[in-house]
Amino acid sequence: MNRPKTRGYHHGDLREALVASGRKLLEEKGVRGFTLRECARRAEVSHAAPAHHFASMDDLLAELAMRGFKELSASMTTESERAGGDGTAQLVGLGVGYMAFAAANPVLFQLMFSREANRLEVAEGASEIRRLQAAAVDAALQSADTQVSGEVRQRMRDFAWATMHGFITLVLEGEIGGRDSSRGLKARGLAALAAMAETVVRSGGR
Amino acid sequence: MNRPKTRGYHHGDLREALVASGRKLLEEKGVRGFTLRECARRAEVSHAAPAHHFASMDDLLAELAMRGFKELSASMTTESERAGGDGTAQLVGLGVGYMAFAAANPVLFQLMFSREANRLEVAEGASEIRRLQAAAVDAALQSADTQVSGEVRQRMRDFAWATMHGFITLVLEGEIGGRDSSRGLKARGLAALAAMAETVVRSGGR
DNA sequence: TTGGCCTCTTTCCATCGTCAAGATTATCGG
DNA sequence: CCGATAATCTTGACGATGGAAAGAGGCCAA
Repeated sequence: MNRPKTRGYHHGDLREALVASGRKLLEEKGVRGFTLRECARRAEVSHAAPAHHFASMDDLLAELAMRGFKELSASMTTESERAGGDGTAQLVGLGVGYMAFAAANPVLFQLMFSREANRLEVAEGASEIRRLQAAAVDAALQSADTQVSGEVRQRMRDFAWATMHGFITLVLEGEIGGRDSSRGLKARGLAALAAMAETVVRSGGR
Repeated sequence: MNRPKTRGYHHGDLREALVASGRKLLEEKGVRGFTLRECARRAEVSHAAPAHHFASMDDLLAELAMRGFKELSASMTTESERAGGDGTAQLVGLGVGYMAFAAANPVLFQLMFSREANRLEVAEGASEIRRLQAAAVDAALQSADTQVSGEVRQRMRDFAWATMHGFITLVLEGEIGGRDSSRGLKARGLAALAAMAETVVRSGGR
């Protein structure tokens, strides 16, 4: 696929190689064990080579976080469409995609939502998530014929995001379902999402 | 209170001094900017002195996390009692205490719930939180005369913790209420907690 | 007093991120 | 085709870090 036909002085696509090795390294060693030199080592270049593609280590981490947000969006969209059904089902699907990505990339997920990666580009990635989320909440409200004020609508967006974010975060930390099988955890996650969705669509009735 | 009457060779209470300077440093520089040598510098001892009190840097961080959990428990208990009222109000109060601690110690809070600090002692601190949380959910269910199965009860515990944890986490990251005043954020946090509590106490009625 | 033990310092090492300078290769106008 | 210019990568160095080793200073009980 790629062409390493000549293993010459130039790597060919070092930037992508660093992103790839960096991502693996991140999941293996955690944020604090992450090392620029080890990234370079795995890409088989000298320890100073990355500097020509990323001004600093934080720049590489920011790039990883940014790509993470794109993947997260994709995962949410995919699961939401796969869920089909009404707006409420799609809101739950969005949460499933959210949790699936986080479970598959726990360290990256933590990095994405940590102050360590507070670059502007990363924040833009996060706002895409917010957009998806808000639209799904609005659609769920509409499909349930629930009329709410703008303020309540915003609260329901906060609430829905908080529930799915908090659940998967606590699962990744082992605070929820520490010894449960992955199957049991999925069921509990779905239950939490269902309770969240139900609260959202009922938010007008009181 | 402490006795530095002689600034001699011995510090007197270096362990506590390291914990204190470490905690400040943590909030100032973040988890990745945290440095054992800087801790020692602030405690006015040599850079190798901490080794006699903490085997490694991770040990110091674990100690900070452990103490953080104790403070978190205290904050939750205080706010819960201050809330008074029925079980539901106390559950909301617990969440207020949770959020208040996290807002006052954002970096420490993040450390406590990160895989970086996955020591046994720290996990025990977290289980105390779980205990408080579970009891409050059960009390809220009881005070609302809501009868639920053990499974649903467990789900409501997960759900309640996830909501309050996710909300404050997203607030600390600026994902929720990025430009709002602290006052507006408090209102939104209370609204999220209220929605959570309402869902919990209604969990039997369907 | 004296010997042992705890505390802290000094010194050293491997590793890290980053910078500067040089070597190598690609690109492109002539 | 060729040579200059830019892009890419290497080498070497610097200061800072976490940790280990060894020694100096102070405390306390016998």
